[in-house]
Amino acid sequence: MKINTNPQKIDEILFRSVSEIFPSKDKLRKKLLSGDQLKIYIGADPNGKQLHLGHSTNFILLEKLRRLGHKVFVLFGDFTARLGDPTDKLEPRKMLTREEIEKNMKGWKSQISNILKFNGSNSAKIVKNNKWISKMKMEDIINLSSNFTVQQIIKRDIFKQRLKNEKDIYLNEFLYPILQGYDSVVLDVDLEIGGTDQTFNMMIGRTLQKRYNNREKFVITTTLLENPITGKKLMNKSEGNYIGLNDNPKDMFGKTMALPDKIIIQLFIDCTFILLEEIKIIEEKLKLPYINPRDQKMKLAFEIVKIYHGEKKAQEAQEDFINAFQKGGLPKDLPKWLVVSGANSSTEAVRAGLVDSNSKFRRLIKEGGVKDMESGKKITKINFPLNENKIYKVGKHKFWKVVIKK
RNA sequence: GCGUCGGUGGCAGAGUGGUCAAUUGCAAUAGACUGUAAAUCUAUCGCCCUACGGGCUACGGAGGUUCGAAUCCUCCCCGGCGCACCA
Repeated sequence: MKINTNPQKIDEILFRSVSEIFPSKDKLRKKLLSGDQLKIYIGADPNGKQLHLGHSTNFILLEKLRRLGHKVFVLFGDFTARLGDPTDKLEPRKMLTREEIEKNMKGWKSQISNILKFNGSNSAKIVKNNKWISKMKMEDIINLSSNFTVQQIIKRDIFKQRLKNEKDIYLNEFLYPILQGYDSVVLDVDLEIGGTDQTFNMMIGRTLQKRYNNREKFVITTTLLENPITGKKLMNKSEGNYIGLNDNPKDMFGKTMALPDKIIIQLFIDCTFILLEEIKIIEEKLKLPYINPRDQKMKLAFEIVKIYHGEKKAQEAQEDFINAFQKGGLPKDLPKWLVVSGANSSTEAVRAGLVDSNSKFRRLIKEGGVKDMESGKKITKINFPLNENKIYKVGKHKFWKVVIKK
């Protein structure tokens, strides 16, 4: 495999979406220019069902490195996931079962495979740390942990915070970063990529790699997606702006459109393959008074959906969006919800998963949140019977196509 | 182990015998204005019903006192802090 050492491409890797590089940017640049094939990986603990847009940044970076000819891995921490990663958890985590983890890994791979190539020449490979960690003996673990002091481990932000708040830290959580760091040794890697929240763990691996294999492991930390107004993490399930990598095209497009304008540029940089020069042009455009930021956001939404569903679906999602929300029309291909004539609307709405409870549906109607798309009028009657084939808009985002069973 | 303080809705955090489905802040949802943006304003934010009313379930768990308990008592579980123990 010939390694591409195009300085421009290398610079894009060194600067785009990057927060910090250890030991230094210059050293990594030299390494990338040298023409050596590097072993690079991202570690991910499959402790949830869904990956979100914030995760994509790292995989995009990894894919770019793969395209340059480097050997890339995705490491699933199927062992460490069971321990519970303390990162970003102010409370101790629950442990997961084997089955849950297996399921998560399957889902994650298919989500990642839209960004990262797992087939063809120089394809990305998946590795799982249960393979070696489960074989470790007590002796190995004790030896491994003797590389670090308690003081070093509790330096970590999340532990510091917990100590300050007088929350528990379990001993197994201390082992977590060490075991994860050991992954670097087993894989004998040259570079690891992860979010800034993973800095500590990745640095542990860097230390171990130097000690055991006498090899310099570089670490790239990438920027996290943050809401520029609140400073909070952007992809937060409870905040309703969570964009899952396996969302359907319409949802993905719509949710992207619902994001605040101020992050358009950051998302272009971190979550798409659009070239930086082009992003710069968009950034300039956004400053002009007669440019509607909405249109630039549409381009963003299009590019994001394209990565996960292809150009055609992205196009459809865009047309659908324009039609349904800008022109007040209807989206195409709405799934039909079959009911018997006269069925109770709120019961059916709950069954269809549009709302959580009858009370919520009732409230929505009271607030004028349910609309008959045929007449364009708001529904005012609570418990209106479903007698005709009709399409309703329920809340801000959802459409409900009711078809009467004959 | 001893002492002491505490466990309330997604979170923070009031309430300490009836006026409690529980003040407030954050988050969330809907409406108005918009561009499914931001800001702002308004409303909502346990479940169920034949719905300006009624019922049920909830303030760590189980019992009890009382006409009445998130609030008082008993036991249990969990946590903080202090002290003691630590081959």
